[in-house]
This record gives sequence, C-alpha cells and structure tokens, in this order.
Amino acid sequence: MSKTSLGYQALASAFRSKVEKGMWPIGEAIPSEASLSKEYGVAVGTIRQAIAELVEEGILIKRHGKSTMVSSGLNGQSMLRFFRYQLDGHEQLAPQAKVLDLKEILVDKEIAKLTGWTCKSLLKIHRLRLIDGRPLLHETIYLPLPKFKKLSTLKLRDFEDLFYPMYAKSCGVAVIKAKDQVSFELMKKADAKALAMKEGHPAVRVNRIAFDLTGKPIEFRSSVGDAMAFQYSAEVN
Amino acid sequence: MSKTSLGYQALASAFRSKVEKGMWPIGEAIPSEASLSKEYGVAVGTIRQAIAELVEEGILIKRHGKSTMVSSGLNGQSMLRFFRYQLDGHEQLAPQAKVLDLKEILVDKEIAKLTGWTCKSLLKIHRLRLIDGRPLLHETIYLPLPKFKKLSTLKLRDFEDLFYPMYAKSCGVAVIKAKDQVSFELMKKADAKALAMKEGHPAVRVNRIAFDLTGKPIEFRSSVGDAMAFQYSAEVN
DNA sequence: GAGTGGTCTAGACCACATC
DNA sequence: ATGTGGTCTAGACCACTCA
Repeated sequence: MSKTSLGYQALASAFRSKVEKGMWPIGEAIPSEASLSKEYGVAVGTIRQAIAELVEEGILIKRHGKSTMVSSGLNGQSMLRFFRYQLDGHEQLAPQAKVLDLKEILVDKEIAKLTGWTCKSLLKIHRLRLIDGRPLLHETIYLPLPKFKKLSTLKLRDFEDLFYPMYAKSCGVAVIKAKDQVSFELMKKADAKALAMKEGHPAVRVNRIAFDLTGKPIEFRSSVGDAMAFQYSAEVN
Repeated sequence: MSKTSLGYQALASAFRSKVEKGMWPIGEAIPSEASLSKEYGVAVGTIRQAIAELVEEGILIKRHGKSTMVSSGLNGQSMLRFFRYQLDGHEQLAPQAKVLDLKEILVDKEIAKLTGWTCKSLLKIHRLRLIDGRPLLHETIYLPLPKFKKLSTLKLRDFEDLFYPMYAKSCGVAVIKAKDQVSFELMKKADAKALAMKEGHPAVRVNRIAFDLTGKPIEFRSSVGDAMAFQYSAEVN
C-alpha cells in the first residue's frame, strides 16, 4: 500500500474519497477503528481524529457500541416547519405532498449558474405541500439528469411525501446539507392559483440548494407560501 | 483540593464555572494546558478534550502558539446583513446607528416570558440603523436592570454603532449566541414613521434573544424593516 | 462474551507566536 | 530560546450493543 505515514487530515481526505467512490456505501458500516488503525499503520487516536472530522461534516454517523456508518442524509427537514399555520384546537395532521407536474426541460441558465451544473437537461417537478388538506407551499424542484433519471419514469402519485429519502433509495444520493435563501415578494399568478390565494398577496420565497455527501449541489428548489403565516427561526453563533 | 479524578465533562463544567464566576475574565488568557494538567492531576489530553467542548460552545477561543482565551463575544453580527439595499454604482458606506430614545420601564410581561427575566425594570432603547444615511431598520432593544445600569446614564449620542462590544466594555457582558425569529407583517405606524415609509407596507420583523457566556438571555431586540429589501441566508445541516 | 466506540494516560515531537 | 497549542503514539480500561 506504501502509505508513508498520513496525518489525520490526509486520512480524512482518504475516507471522504472512499465515500465518494462508493467503496463505503451510503447507510452502511465502515471498518472498525482498530482495523483501520492496522490498515493505515497509524494509532487509533489518529483514526479517531480523522473520523471526527467527517462526523463534523455530517458524512459519518457514530453510535457508541455500534459501528460507524455513512450517513444516509437528512430526512424530514421539511420546509413546512417554517409555517406556523394550524387549525384552532385541531390536532395537526401529518404534512402531505402532491406532485402536480413533472417534465424534462433543457438546462436553465439561471439555475446552472446557481448550482454549477453542466448537464444538458433537468427534471422539473411542481408540487404542493399541504397540512390538513390545505395547500401551504407551492414548490418547483429541479434535478440534474441523468442522475435522477429513475424519477422521471414515475407516475405522479408514486412520489413519496418526503423527497430526500426517496433520492437516497431510488438514486443513491444522500442530502446532508442545504443552503436556504429567504426573501419576500408579492405572489405571482401561478403560485396564487396553486395555493388558492390572491395574486399580489404577500408571499415568502425560499430558494434552496441541497448538497450530497461530496458537497456537490444535487437539487435546486424554490418554494412559495403565504408570508403572513411564515415564521423562521435560526441561531446566530 | 481533593479532586478525585475528574472526567473531561466534569472538567468542562469546572471551566465553565470559572468563566461564569469571573475567575477567568472575559477576553483574557486562561492557564496553559500543561499547567491545568498538573493542577487537576489529569493528562493533558483530558484537559484538551474539556477545553474543546467550551471552544465548541463559543466560550473559549484557541489560537495556535498563543494561549487560549475567554471569548469576548460576537461583534458586528449586524442585522443589516439581512438587507440587500445598496445604491446603484455607489460604494456602500459603513452602517450607522442612531439612538432615538432611552428610558427605564417596568418589566413587560411578554418579554419576561420570552427571556425568563425576573428583574423589576428594564432599559428600553429605540434606535435607527442606516446605510448611506438612509434608515433601514427600526429597532427596539430591552435590557435587564440593574445589570445594564451604566448604559442608562449615557447620552443618546454617546452610544456606539455596535452594541455588543459596548456591552462587553461597559457592562462586562459578552454575547456569544443569539436566536432569531423572522416573520412578516404590515408596517405599523410608529415603525413606518421612523423609516419614512407608508403604514401598511410589507415589513419584516426579526425578534432576537441574545445570550451571554453562561447561556443566560441578556438582551431582547425587535427589529423592523422593509420586507422588499429583505434577504436571509441560512444553512441547514 | 465478542466487538464496537469512549475515555484516559504519559510521553514524544512538531508548528506557531513572541521576545 | 521559550512557551503555547497541535499531532501522534501505544497502550489500558470502561461502556454500550447484540447475539
């Protein structure tokens, strides 16, 4: 192997690379610290330090007593958590989602710029997110092809409520990070129609770029909802 | 001292306590890892692990080659960063702030609930934040008394543009964390007047609770601005 | 009980900041 | 040159999970 004494940062890169190349598959256990220590000819402490870095990045997950595994990503980080809407006194039903439309399009210049995608075509999905059967968010989702080819063959009603776990299962893509950009606007005709609201009503738009384990952008999503029902919380450190 | 072998978590608590009690003052160096190792009768590695925890919490700051020091807090985490306002082609001037009013009030029930404060009176400050001399944000700031007594004696024009460093200097309080809550509303009369806008114009409100080194809330701040110029970015992990 | 990660030790040597 | 934190070692023992 001719490993010539790696530092923990070089080890971390090596491990990152294992994950990117699929040698350590998503959702599965990696070798134990002891065996990695032997394989790379370094002390366990050094292996631990390298692993700690990937844990920090959300790539690996550790659980005491069980082996360390490759993250299968965020799940229900639902954008609905931003909205304070709820019926008076009612128990709140589980959020639902309804795919309205799905088509392949040529790559959009704006989106290519934002995401750095170099593919020729995208999958464009319109959907509605609802609580208690009431539409709250109108979303447009863009996915690069051919990576997400499998989704383009699905029927509208076969899409699951949560997309990220579906990406992992169907396309082997784990979302572990996203960047949100929140802004305010007056509701456009199409959004108003989908949400059964008036055009020009105060609206909030959340543009999100989602990233996979390797830090590559793999989804662009734009969501619109009623600004008056919006509430966002964040920590400043 | 009869220290009976502390784990790193117990050590971390001990160190936190040193900071809270002012035995390790804000902005000053703490003892070296080697000397702490001797003092507590544990290995250096254990000390390092304890310190790492406080660094993670933003209480301590490490810099290679120099000693570890107690954080003196956030500085220009200006709320103005949320606003995309800028003049066409102009260089952007430094943000300014102008204190409009300052008075002592009896504790407000709502605020006491949000912050958990048990004091009798508060310092209430109105101020305006500007860029290029143009008002962008109207802020109302509440501070518990008597902790911030010193500020109540200042003249309006003696307040600095950035409050957090001023809290540290004048009152020995370091802000290291804050929670923001963003929502939209229609602009109220008082806010509209201060910002030279129309009542009922779309507005964004950011409510912030700021915390000191010990995790106690030490400021409540409510800021209002033009929703159309608002843009918020956040990472989801 | 076997295997995993978590804590801790006592030391060596390196890299950075300062005088 | 001195003192600080950063990296690494080789081992011991503890705590958790699961068969």
